[in-house]
Parts: sequence; C-alpha cells; structure tokens
Amino acid sequence: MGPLPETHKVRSPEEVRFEAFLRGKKLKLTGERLAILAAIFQRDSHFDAETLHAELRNEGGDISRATVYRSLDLLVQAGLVRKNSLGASHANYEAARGDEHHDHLICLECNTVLEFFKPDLEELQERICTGFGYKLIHHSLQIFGLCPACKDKTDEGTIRNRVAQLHT
Amino acid sequence: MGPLPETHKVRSPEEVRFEAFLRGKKLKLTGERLAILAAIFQRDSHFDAETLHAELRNEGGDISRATVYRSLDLLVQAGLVRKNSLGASHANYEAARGDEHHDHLICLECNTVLEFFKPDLEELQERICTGFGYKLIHHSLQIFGLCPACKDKTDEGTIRNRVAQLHT
DNA sequence: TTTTTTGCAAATCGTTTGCACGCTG
DNA sequence: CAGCGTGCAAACGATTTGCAAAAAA
Repeated sequence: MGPLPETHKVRSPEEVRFEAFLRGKKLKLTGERLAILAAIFQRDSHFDAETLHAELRNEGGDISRATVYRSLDLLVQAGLVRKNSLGASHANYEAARGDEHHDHLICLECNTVLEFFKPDLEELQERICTGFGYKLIHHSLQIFGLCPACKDKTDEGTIRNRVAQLHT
Repeated sequence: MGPLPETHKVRSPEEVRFEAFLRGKKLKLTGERLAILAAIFQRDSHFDAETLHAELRNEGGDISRATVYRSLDLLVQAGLVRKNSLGASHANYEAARGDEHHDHLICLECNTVLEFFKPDLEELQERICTGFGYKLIHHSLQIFGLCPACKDKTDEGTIRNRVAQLHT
C-alpha cells in the first residue's frame, strides 16, 4: 500500500511558530499575515517595507501598507524577522531563519550587504558589558567600508559625505 | 612693559577648525553657525536637533530649525560633530572633542548612555574587514542592555518589545 | 555686488493611527 | 457573535526644500 493521501496543507516551521506566537497572545491567524510571512521567507535577502508591499501587490492580492507594517512588527516580536537599519533612513528587514545572529558589512559604494558571524566579537562584547556591570540584551554592529570591487572607484570626499549621511 | 592688549577675540580650537573647513569649501562663517558650534561644545552630553534648537532659542537669539539642521550637517562633514542613532527614531549628536572614537552602551530601561573604547574591538573589526577584502571606513556599534541599577526593574516581555522597536 | 545663508512655510518620507466595516475563533 | 484585523485616508514626527529677503565675502 502507498502512503495515505495528504489531507492537510504542509505547514512550514515558520508558520507553525507564528501560529503559536499568535495563539499565545490571543491574536488571529489571518490570510494576510500568512501571505506576508510566506513572501518574506521565500525571499533571499534584505528588504524594506515598501518593497515587500509592492511584491505582495504584484501577486494579485491587495494587502495594505498598514497591514504590512503591523505584521512586520508582530513578526519581529515573534522573533521570525529581524529589523536592521543598515545605515538607511528607513528600516530594513530579513527573515530570521534557523541560523545564528550575524552582523553586517556594508559597501558604501554599491550597497552590497555581507553578513558575518564572529564568535570572538560576540564574546568580547559580552565581556565589555559585564565589565561595566551591565546585562547584555542586544547589540547592533554595522561596518561600513568598500568592497573589493569598489575599493578604488570612489574618492575620499564622496565617501566622507556618504558616511555623514548614514542613519546609524 | 606689560604685554600688548588683546585686540582679537579668543578663538576656540573648534572654531578655528570650522573656519578652515568652511573656507576650504568657499562657504561662509556666519553668526548662526558660530552660535550653534558654541552651543554644542559647551554641552556635556548627547543631544538631538530639537533640544539644540530649543536651547538656542532660550538664549535670546532666534535660529531656525532649518539652520540648525543645515549646520549640524556641515559640522558632521567637518568632523567636529558625530551623528549617532542610539536606537532612537531621530538622530543623536555629540561634540567630537579631541578624544578618540568610542562606542555606546545603552540602558534599555533608563536610557543612560555609557561611552567606551576597546582597542581589541577595533582591531578585531579591522581584521574582519580585511579578511573579506574590504577597506574599513566607518563602523557603528551599539550595545543595548540593562545597567546595574535597572537590571532587575523590568520583565522579559517589556524588554523584548523595546528591542523590537529600536531603530538600529 | 556677487554669492551664500537665512527663515519661513510647505513638502517629503517613512511610519502610525482612528475609524467603520469585515473576518476569525 | 464577540473580538480582533483590515483598508483607507488622514495624522505624524523628523528632516528637507523652494523661495525671497538678509548677510558675508
């Protein structure tokens, strides 16, 4: 005999987690919330609210910007999405997959974002924190530089101005 | 014979530097710009544009918000002021005195800002950067935690929400 | 007198909110 | 059917901008 026919939809781990989070807060699992979650996890890279909103619009459905913002907020609280700035004046987000926390290395010329994780760095921060008697809760490190491809493309002045404009 | 009477105003080092910066860009040294510079350097701590604007207003003079923003921008470019976010949705600034660059440790409960400088941390970042073939230009590290006095004042949930709201 | 700077108020940008209606549990 | 959630459009807060008048070079 073959396997029984699947009678339930396959739920991704992130869906399961989101559902649990919502139930815990007596909030509701709506189609909009699921669509937003799915759209985020099928992406590969960093995105902003506007881009996400546009993508959802493209796929026929019509989810309002307000709902996108509200859901992003919930997803961040649920730990399923991370919010970063990456030096921009608007928020950037990324799916928080199983992988570890990481920091960002951003090219000031081409805006490429390279993620990295350095245990030494984490430990050092922990040590700094406890050294001052603080309890570390969260940190945000962004390194701005020039990637190998852009190293020689720009002059000092341009870069100086760009750094001055960072929202960091 | 005694010394000759002083016939010129005493110029602070930051004034001298600002003047040179402006001259180099063929920009003008105005009363407003000097007043803003002075107000910043007689402060002790971090501040935002609104606070600075209010302080300048209090002292009789009437410098517009627009001029405050425009001048802050120039001062950042001149390297006399540093711009940070400290997790807030608006920009924070601080006078860049002779002292070295530093990072910030921010209490999520009382918002105290502790500045620190850790050479190991700087070196490590430099090494990370060159390890990826990047040229390091700038970095921004903010550690969020609970200071000794606030360590036990808050519950997990409150803190989680606060972290989710950071503009970082 | 030429060029830059200022103040004002309006504009912008990303994000949030109040409200009436629509859906989930 | 009792709450939440949604879309809309208006409100928001921080910052920027266009313009005509004022000040520096």
